[in-house]
Amino acid sequence: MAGVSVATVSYVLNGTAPISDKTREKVERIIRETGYRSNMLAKSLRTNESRLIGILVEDITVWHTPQIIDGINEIAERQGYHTILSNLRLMSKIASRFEDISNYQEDIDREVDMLAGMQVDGIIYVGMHDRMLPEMISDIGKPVVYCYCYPMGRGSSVRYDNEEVLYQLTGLMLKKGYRRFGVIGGLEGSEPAALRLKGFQRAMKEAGIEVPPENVLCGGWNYKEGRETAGKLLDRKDFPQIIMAMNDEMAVGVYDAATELGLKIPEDVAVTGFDHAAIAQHISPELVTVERPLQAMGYHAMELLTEQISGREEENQDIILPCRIIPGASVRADGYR
Amino acid sequence: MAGVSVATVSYVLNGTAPISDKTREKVERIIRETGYRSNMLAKSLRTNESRLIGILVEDITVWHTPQIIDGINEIAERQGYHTILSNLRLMSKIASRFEDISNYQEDIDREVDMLAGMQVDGIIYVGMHDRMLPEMISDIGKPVVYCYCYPMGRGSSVRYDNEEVLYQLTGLMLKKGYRRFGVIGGLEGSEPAALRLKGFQRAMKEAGIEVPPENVLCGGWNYKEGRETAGKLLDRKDFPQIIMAMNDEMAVGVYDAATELGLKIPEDVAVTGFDHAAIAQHISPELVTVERPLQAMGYHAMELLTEQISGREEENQDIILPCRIIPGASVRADGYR
DNA sequence: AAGGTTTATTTAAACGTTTAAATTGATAGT
DNA sequence: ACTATCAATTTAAACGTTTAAATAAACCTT
Repeated sequence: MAGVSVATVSYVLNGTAPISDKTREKVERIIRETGYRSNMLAKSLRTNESRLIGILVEDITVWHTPQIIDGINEIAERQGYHTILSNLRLMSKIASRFEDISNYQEDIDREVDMLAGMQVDGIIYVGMHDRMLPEMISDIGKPVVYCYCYPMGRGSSVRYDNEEVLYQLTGLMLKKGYRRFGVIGGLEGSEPAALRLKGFQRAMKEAGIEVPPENVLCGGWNYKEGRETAGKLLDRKDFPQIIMAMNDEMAVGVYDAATELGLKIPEDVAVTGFDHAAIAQHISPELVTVERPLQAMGYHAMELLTEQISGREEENQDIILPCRIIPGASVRADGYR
Repeated sequence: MAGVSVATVSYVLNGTAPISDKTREKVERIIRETGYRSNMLAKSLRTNESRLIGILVEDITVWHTPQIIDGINEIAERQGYHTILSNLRLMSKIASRFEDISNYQEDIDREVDMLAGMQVDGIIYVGMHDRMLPEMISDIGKPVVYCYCYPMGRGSSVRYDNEEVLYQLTGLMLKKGYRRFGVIGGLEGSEPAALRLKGFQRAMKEAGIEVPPENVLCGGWNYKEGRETAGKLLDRKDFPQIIMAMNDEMAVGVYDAATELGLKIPEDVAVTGFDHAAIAQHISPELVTVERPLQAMGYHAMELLTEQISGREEENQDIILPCRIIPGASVRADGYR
């Protein structure tokens, strides 16, 4: 249309060769008038680089997933990458939290095949729980970064530090003078549950305080069990001065159990949570809890990935990010006693 | 490698021509051994059909967005499409809810360009609020379906029925015997707020009940204003028998305002909400609220889109889905008085 | 005006796939 | 043995782009 060769148009488009002003203008006018758009598919056919990265999520409806995706997107945008999303939708497929994910190898293969077919430059896998995954992503010759989970074999990972933050939080509570602790842990067998408990126990051990085993119970991560468990902890004469629930949903259960027993928070019993979840946003008093670096996990995952794509970074790295403690009034400001 | 032409391999792969068993086996063996994957980019270069649809979301961190995406994904998976996600990240860019989105025309153009460049077969645009959008997506010759918002010009949309469900909910409350209503509306100028109010007013009018204007206030969609507004409504001698909050966050504010004034829910004052949000999941008594058909909006958006892609459906359709009322104990079961 | 240099443009091959058309090979019917 | 038919395979063009190499055009030098 402009009376020039396709090569000339390509050079105008990319500025990869000197072009006379006359020609450039002519070509640019035609481009505007016709609304021409370059076909990225054809482009990456030659270059074998798509500037596309695949995000493979176990389930997009799980609260942390969109936050992480958002973080990935921010860096991707900045670095000129685009993302293609594959959603395994495991929440609606999986029977139990502990069902072996290998049962979904086929689904994963299908999605990975398609991402590889799209010539993605790399893949970020976002888990629904933080746990170790068996080798499920077949080698497509491109780097893979795991986020909110970590691989048994090849691949990097980005997670947050469950143990450390609970160690800190517990330390803070000890400093406030609390001595008789109750813990409502997560689901038996869940890794973050174990790590958080470990952080707690480490702080207690260092403080030289023995925690009676009947004060450390499991709450199954949910409101109902959290409430029941809190009931058990509080319905004794020597009930804990503070209950550390390992997530906010259970902490809400603790609030309700306390209210039921006529106990005031934080005067009679203090409470802490974990997650900084919507569910506990407006309970009163404000819950002391832990904010996870979800967006930041996305940043780091994407940065790690691009560094591996460009070969600047080695393949097997694990990044563990710190969490932030959110203050609140569910613990006495002036300290205990 | 198999000693056959590329055409033969293509025919084996797609089963589009008769192939001898010997050849097929040979080719399939090589495919297995080498881990060959077909390049979808090269494929769609000829066919000009990518079986890719673009999801352009205003902000993925807004609660309804992942739900809608999940719905889209379910249908996409079933129909053999894949989705490429573009996240405008407007929440972190936009100054106020009512800022003119035209300020972000450039961002949208960039994303649409890239989606078009990826040869998507269609686009689903997911809004962050339900509202009318000016013509922002330049014509790429592919169908566009709007979800959780609707276009001024060309394009279909999928939304839910704010007015109807509030008409129904109000009717239900009238049937229970409630007469003195208080309303905590959404933000002034927000369309869903206006529609919900309209449904309420219609039901009241049909029942022949006058609602004093001082009983219909705005709460800004948030907890704080909801609580303050509830305080104003309740701190009168002839306070409403029931307060209908136009979302759950404000409803939680109503709970707290009532508690503060020593009023019991539902004995002294009943409460309803809207959204079925996490924030109100474990308040007591259980909140009567409205569940929005978020997943279903995704289903319909995707179905509408594929029908338009295949030309079976005309371009400008608007689908309005019904909501579901969630029962609860924040309203007297036996009816009022 | 011839030659040399620089600048601008075109040519042609390549990327990995599909598909209409052409070719080859085998089988069957005369 | 020849032709017709059918099945299996190959050839070659096409999709839209990039880029090394070739060519053309313009401008200097002498």
